[in-house]
Amino acid sequence: MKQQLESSLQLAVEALLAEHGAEHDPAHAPKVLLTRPKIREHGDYSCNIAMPLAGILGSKPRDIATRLLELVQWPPSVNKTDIAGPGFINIHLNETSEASILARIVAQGREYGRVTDADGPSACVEFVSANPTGPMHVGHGRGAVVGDALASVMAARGVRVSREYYINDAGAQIGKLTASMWFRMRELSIAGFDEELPEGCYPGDYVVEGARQILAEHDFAALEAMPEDERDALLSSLSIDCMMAMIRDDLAALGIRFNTYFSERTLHDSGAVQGLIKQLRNDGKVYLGTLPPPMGKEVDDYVPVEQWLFRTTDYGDDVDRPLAKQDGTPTYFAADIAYHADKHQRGFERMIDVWGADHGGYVSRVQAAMQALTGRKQQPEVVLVQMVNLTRDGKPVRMSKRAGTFVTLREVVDEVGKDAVRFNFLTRRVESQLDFDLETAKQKNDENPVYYVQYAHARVCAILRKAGEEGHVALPAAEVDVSPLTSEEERRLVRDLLAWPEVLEQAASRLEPYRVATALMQLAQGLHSFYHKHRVVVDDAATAQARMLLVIAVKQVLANGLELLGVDSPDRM
RNA sequence: GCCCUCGUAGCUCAGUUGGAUAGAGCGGCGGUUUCCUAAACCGUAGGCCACAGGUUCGAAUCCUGUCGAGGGCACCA
Repeated sequence: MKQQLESSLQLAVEALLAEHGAEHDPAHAPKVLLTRPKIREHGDYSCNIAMPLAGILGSKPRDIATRLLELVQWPPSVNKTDIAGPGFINIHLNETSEASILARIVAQGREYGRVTDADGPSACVEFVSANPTGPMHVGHGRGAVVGDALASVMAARGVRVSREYYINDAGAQIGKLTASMWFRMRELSIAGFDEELPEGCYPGDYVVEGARQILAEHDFAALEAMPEDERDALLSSLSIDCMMAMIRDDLAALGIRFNTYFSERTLHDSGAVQGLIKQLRNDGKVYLGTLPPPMGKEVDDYVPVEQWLFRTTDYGDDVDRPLAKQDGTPTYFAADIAYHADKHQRGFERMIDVWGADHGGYVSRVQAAMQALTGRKQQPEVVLVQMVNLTRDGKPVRMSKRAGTFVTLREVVDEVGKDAVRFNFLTRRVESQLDFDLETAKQKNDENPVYYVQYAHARVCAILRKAGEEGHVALPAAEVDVSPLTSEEERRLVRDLLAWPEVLEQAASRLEPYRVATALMQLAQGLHSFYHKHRVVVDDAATAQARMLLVIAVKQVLANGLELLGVDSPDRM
């Protein structure tokens, strides 16, 4: 609908430019963009195209708008147009043509608002990617939910999406995890064991639990008898598996599954990282150099040393970045380049990375590296998710691993429920820090927007149950006369339903899944408001049929949106 | 010192990628249930869009600077 109107106007704009002679190339006509006015009287769609044209053509916006309306060929759905304010063109649609959307929503069902495109672009959406060294915390959870919903929204708009988890199973922290596990295994197996947990090891109870699980399947004496490096290799692999099983379990509790779990370790083992460094060296994109000490940060152990540096400054980064540490082993950055290069080779046209805001400084160097390797700019597209401040009754919950007050994501999900956690994480833009209050999220009242939306869905179900009891049988949608739907509340619902595909489009193209949540709250509000003013189950059959169709369509869109967000749509509450 | 994000009602946040009179929820105050679910609805009060300049027909939105909050800045991931 919107696109149809836009192209009609676009043709008129080109015709107008043609009238003004050769110096205005219609091919360079400004693009017509329609918006939905905030104010009812301004119509269903509004267009500001006359204003930029005024600048180009040197005449008054209102005159240009007038001429445009003479030139334009509207589709039949347009009822009337007018010129308002400084030169806005306001478009009013036929009410019946608007309401005809209801039958289409019912016909399309789950597909309404979606785009199916077998040839759509392919995208790898990478999210969570928490280190496999312990349980996920609440901050991970926000990234997880945002990434999952974003993937769903993109998939709904024709992107062929693959969800991917990058396991950081290489590097020093895995050594610490392994050492922690071995310590607990010895503690559990050796009588009179009284050693202190070594510095730097992970103290959490989950390590003890993991050690117990490994011991259940592996003989301690046999492990003890192994050569140390052989045992370390085995234990690190077992430990990672153990942690990942726990993380997968926690993700499943949130309703999240991945298509691919990608192990960083395999990049090292296969020689991909070393091969990449060699290749970049041959291409002259890597050189041996020394970095200055970092500014504004106390670094006692700074040693000027020659390192292999990637020329990321050639692609907009602040400084060149090291690919190898002093001991010669590759940096995390080196592996991450190899990882993204691998995604590129796997044929993904887009790479979406959902990262915590604390990785913000990392974006430009990865993009620089990818540009150097593939020539493509702005890849990966990085969504930075801000921190979550966990509170209980307004008081901050201290997050200290050592003090034992660490609150895991799983505990939060178990306490407040999957739907409340997901929806709360999805109601705000990712750029803003989020206060998540455990007590508020648990409450089943109006402070909790999940229930507001779910209640709207359940309420429609209740209406339809009642209608059935009263003997109202819904006619096929296409046969329902929608002309009784004339009240302000009904028209508002129709307008919101009409806007739904645009909401999804924007959420997908801007990588902003929160727009879906916002639109759902608005739709729910419209439904509640309608409910209190008009009865669906009435004696007049025509009115009852029209209103039933309306609420069925609302229910459908609510369910569609909630599904994208990974939240249930209950039939009763 | 440099980079990134944010600053909108008492609180939590929207604001359609520069548009028309800046909107919701919570909280405050006042109403609504013989009636399809009151987990709801209606009304009302509440604003120097952090501050100061600039860009233009037009700025909460874009640019510069200041202040404030959070994050980041080689050899961690």
